[in-house]
Amino acid sequence: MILGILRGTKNHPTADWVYEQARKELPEISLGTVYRNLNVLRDAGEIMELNYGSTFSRFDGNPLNHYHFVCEGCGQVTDLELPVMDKLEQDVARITGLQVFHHRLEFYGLCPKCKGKGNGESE
Amino acid sequence: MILGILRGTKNHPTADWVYEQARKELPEISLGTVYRNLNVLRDAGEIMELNYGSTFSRFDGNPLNHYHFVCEGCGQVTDLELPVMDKLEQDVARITGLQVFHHRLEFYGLCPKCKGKGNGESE
DNA sequence: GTAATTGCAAATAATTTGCTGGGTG
DNA sequence: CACCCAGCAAATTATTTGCAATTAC
Repeated sequence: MILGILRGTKNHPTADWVYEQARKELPEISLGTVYRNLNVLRDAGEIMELNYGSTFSRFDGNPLNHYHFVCEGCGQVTDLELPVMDKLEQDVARITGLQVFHHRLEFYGLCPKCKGKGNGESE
Repeated sequence: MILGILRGTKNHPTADWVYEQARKELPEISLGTVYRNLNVLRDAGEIMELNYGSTFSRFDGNPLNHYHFVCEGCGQVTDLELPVMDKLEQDVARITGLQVFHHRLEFYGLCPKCKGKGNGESE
């Protein structure tokens, strides 16, 4: 069910948000259970855990690598349609000799809403 | 002094490590002070705060954008000599219409030490 | 003397864990 | 019956903060 919630949103919600959604279907679910299942799903490669500067994690129901834009005003995370540059991993491996498994690329700026105001607040 | 410690290492230390170093010069310094100064330096753009998956932050004495390699075994963060692709920011801005200030790119894999063992431990 | 900065300890916030009990095959 | 997973609450960890004392100018 938690996987369903994450797959069903294009947002990149926090554990708390997932918890609130889950409660709508299953009011007696506990936050600990949500965290436990998020970790299981992450370890199974079904979802991704994102931590971009904030004190808390966000979760992404799309396990395929893609790039993100993070609004520095409100913290919103949105997907970018940029092609994933897998060859960069080979470049790094070749140059450094390191074993590279994956990479992450994020852009930071202001979303339209926060651009309007002087400074954004929460979401 | 804290800035000096960070500038003087090519590692990407944790606040605790900075604290330990600072204590060598100034034994009565407190961890709170270290955190306070790290935040001041970060806000002033003198250092960067990195949080790559772990539960704690690392700090980088080099404020100029550059890319990192993160070892999934031991958590070590090392700098990469890849050229910084600033034009990606324009690409994103053009495609999405968003206001982009900066970007971050990290590669994940195993460092030579952790590649040797089955799985790495702490540092 | 006033303002900025510290040490210390308590507070906070997100996440994890131990334990007990219920549900399932 | 054996086991897995949930609920709940307490524990943990990194970081922040309030406050009184100290330092700097």
